[in-house]
Amino acid sequence: MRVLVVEDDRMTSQLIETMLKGEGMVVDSTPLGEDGLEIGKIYDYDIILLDLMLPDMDGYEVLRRLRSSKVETPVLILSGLTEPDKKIKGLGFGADDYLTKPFDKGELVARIQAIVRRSKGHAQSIINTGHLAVNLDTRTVTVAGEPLHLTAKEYGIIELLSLRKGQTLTKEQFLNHLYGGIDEPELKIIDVFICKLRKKLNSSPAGDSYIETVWGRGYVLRDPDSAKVA
Amino acid sequence: MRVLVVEDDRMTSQLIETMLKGEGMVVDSTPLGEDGLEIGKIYDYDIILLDLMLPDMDGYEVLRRLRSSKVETPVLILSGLTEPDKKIKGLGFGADDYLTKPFDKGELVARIQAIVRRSKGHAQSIINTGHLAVNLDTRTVTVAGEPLHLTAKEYGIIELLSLRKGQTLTKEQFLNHLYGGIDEPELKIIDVFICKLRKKLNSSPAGDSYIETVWGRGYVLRDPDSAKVA
DNA sequence: GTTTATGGTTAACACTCTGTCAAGAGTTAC
DNA sequence: GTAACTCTTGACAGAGTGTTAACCATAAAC
Repeated sequence: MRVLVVEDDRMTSQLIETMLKGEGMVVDSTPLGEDGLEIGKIYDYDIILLDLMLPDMDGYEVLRRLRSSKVETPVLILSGLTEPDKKIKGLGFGADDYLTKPFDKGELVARIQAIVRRSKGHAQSIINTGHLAVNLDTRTVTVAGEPLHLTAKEYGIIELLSLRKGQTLTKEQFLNHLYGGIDEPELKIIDVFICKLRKKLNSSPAGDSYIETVWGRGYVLRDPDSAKVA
Repeated sequence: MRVLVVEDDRMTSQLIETMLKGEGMVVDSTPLGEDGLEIGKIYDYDIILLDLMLPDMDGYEVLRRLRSSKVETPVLILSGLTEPDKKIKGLGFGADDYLTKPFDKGELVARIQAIVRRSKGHAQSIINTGHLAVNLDTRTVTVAGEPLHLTAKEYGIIELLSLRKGQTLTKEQFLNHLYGGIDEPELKIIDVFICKLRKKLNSSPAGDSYIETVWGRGYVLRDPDSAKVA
């Protein structure tokens, strides 16, 4: 998931960036409408978060120009304004949703995922990593098309890894996401599940686990073709 | 990364310490504003986490006195108070950010890193030095796009050098930032890590370590093109 | 040029973390 | 109730990391 944030208030954009990166999204940020417009045109973002009040350009203007440049990347408007007529105006200009500051992390993330999913159709709920495909809707996993039988916990691990692909997850993070905080088992259990997962992922002829060990920190699901963006 | 925590509630400070040490940071802690003020003046911390309610002194008072003593160490205010006017007051006194309890580990770490990064003059989370790129968020290092496998301590060294690019760092400074005051190893260890780092940085075809030796003083990471801004 | 101090490099060791297996407890399906 | 499956723990082997010591190279001082 790749996100462009066009927001001039550094604290806000920093906060958004932190929120979204914590969810495994890739976030680029710029305070200028002009830059946002340019970058948004060049790169294939999943979504653009757009502030209305920018120093150099009206947010609506950025949106209008994006759309007139045939950029169909979904746009989520961020604004401190609460008037409903502004809302309508924003959506009329081709925005996909509207969120007023200050916003809750959970809501922001949920809206983004919903927008992106809608914009790409149902297929987007499948996360591909090399030959590995994780279907978030059906909670099934395939390797090179071959379905894999995973237990609930095993799926939980690979789903989390897929959602945060490229991000190193500590064993504590796995525990937090797989267990409610109460009755948490030992950290060791994560090693065991990773071991089992790797074995199952590798059992397929085209299989390759892609799960890398980051010594002393945790595990990461790394995409074989990892293009870097600054 | 070296952090001073001024917090009187033992459970909170204990929790913060655990969180940050888990991220490889060196953490000192004191429950008293008076002590925090003194220690903060003497040692070169990357950041000070300051609670507002201290038994002997108001957190704002600590901050005010630090600033009047020309201590420019960034300060992150911790508070259970959620009122926005308090927020403004804290930032007005020269605090760099504000976090209300209870806080999430990821958020705390992210904020700390963002503040420290900005305080050292780096707007981006990736610090480029020639072909070398240090990503402070993911704690990864690349040379000409190629990822480099560094151990925790090796990364600590290159991170410190990157954050203080162009500035000569003594071996004592490395020890202070990479280890707590207790159980510090010999100074020689820094030479060893620099050696290992250089070897890894140079292993890449486009590699060049950029780590210069300042004889009798320490080491410095020098940018080949010092006028350019990323 | 010799001496002395400092830096560079390597090897060895202790230590920590990870990979794997197997056994047992707990669950679910029939 | 039984059998199959799943979850969890502990044990141990193996790999990766941190530190020291030793030795060599280099720069400064005389």
